[in-house]
Amino acid sequence: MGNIKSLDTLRHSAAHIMAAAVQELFPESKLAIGPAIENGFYYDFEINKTLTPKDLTNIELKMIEIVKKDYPFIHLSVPRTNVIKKLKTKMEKYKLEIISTIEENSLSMYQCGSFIDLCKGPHINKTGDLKYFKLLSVAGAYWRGDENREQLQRIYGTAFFTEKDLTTYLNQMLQAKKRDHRMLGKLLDLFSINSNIGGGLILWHPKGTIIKKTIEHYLEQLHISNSYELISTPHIASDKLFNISGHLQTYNEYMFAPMQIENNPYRIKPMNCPMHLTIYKNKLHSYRDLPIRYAELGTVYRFEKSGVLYGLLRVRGFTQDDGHIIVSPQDLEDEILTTFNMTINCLATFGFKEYKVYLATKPEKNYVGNLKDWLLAEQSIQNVLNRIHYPYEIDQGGGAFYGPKIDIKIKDAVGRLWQCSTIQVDFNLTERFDIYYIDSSGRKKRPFMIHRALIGSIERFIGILLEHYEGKLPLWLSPIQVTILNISKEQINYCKELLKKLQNHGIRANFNYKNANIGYKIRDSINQKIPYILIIGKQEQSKNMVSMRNTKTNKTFELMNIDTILSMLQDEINYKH
RNA sequence: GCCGAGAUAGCUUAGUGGUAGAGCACCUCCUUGGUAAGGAGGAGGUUGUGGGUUCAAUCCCCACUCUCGGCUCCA
Repeated sequence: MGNIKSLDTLRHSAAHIMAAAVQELFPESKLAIGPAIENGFYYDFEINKTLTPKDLTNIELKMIEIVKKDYPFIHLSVPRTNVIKKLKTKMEKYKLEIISTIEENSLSMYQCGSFIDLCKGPHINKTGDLKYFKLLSVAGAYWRGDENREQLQRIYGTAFFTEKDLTTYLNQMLQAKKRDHRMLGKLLDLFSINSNIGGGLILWHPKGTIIKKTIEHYLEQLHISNSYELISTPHIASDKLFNISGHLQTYNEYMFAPMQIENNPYRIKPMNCPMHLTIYKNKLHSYRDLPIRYAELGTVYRFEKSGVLYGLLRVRGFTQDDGHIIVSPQDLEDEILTTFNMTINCLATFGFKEYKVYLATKPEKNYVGNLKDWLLAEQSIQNVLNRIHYPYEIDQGGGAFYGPKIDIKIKDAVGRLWQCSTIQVDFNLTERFDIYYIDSSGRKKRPFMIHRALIGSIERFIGILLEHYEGKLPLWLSPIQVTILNISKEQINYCKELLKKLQNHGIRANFNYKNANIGYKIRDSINQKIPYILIIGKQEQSKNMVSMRNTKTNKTFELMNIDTILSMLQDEINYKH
């Protein structure tokens, strides 16, 4: 093969070839940028006509022509003035803008056929080296990612070195659809969104509610056993509260419009923290009482832009597993460690064992709090991360304006990262609410506040769980844990007794007595992603036994005692993941 | 919010300027069966909402709502 080029190079060249094709088909089009990205490439264009899927096919055909001509990619060094002159005649305003940010007098260009593009390279040797590619979609994109600038048309595509890699990738895309939580939500009858209620507002159906309540119950128990006190706060509050917290000033665009109640403006809460601090302030606290840990499954509403709503993963109303810890400066580090361990433990329970940890530090400007506190908090977090020997990345300047934070991103079954957990120090709200405790010398002292969420939003987390498990949730989370199937109607009464027995032992079971053959009912149960199937026929009934099939492993336990099965199930439920 | 696409039965969808068809699910009947779809029949639709054009609109036009692919943003 001689000169082996990287996949990025191949894809970047594919973007050039696509641009060449687009300029041939649409001579008036203006070029913006066309990089290689994680799974392919794109190029942004300004074109008078809106591109359709048919145009995409035509562009692809034109690309094949260019590939067949096997033009070499020629590197050129062109004097700056010549380039500008040329771009001006073609009115390539985006390219001209790019050049204005480049200092050099001689610019690097690449030519293939008659198409020349400003580019640092590198490229494949000739267009014929691009063999396996596909254009995927057209989308809108802002020039320079700035929503105040021109909106361009972006064409996405992908390219690979071998046909096998390309088909594998396209297959993966198809497979990804099988774990789409929106599809699974419909298929498994978990939740829906209704236009009469509004976008981003989730209706939880009975089966979805079981999942949600099971998670909530687990979280409440987890918090209680970790010395948290559960609290409960209203869904709306007077603007006075959000004036004190500063949300009306800093978070306004995400808050729903106010409603007037007896001429006073009220808001739906976008966050729980102000209410938690109001509870803290309700009495004096001694240094002996710290740390004080409040937790609430708090439902908040945020006015997300309509275009960003996405199934359960981006909604307008959601329940946070929200917690706020008031802690003295000297206990901060230990408390962060405790919180970190609790979070990891919680995520592991749901089957997430791999994460990436980020420490986000003080922003360059527009931050609140004094430098000494920032340093102490950042140092405490860093000490914790060093103490647990977990690798982490530093997100320099990525902290919130009110304090540094640890973000934990979990890795799902197909390697995607999701941010759920966050542990944040907050210097802002303690000031704004004038939060203090009485120290050992009887004086008021400002504590630190930790804001933390283990799974973030329950709605979003369920979406992630569904995609992670492809809908096949662990037993403890499955809405229906066991389904009973009778082979013939002779067993109906026996099945009903079994159902009663399972339910009495806290197993979520149902009995599918539908008049259909056993193959049909098994298929139906598997499609419903029910973890266990009890199959009851003449044999089982006569021996007062059951046969149970595990739908994940497709293994069947033949003729078992129901009590043995019950204890098996209960063990697995208690083990959780 | 922006650019684009879309909305037809519970679900997945076909189709048409003269009020719509299929598969699955559902109901009834036959079948009483042994580990991923047994057979027959039936019912089910104001074609997302509101306007407009037209003799006539599910289809053409406009607005709205919701959804989807992205951008921007984010738990």
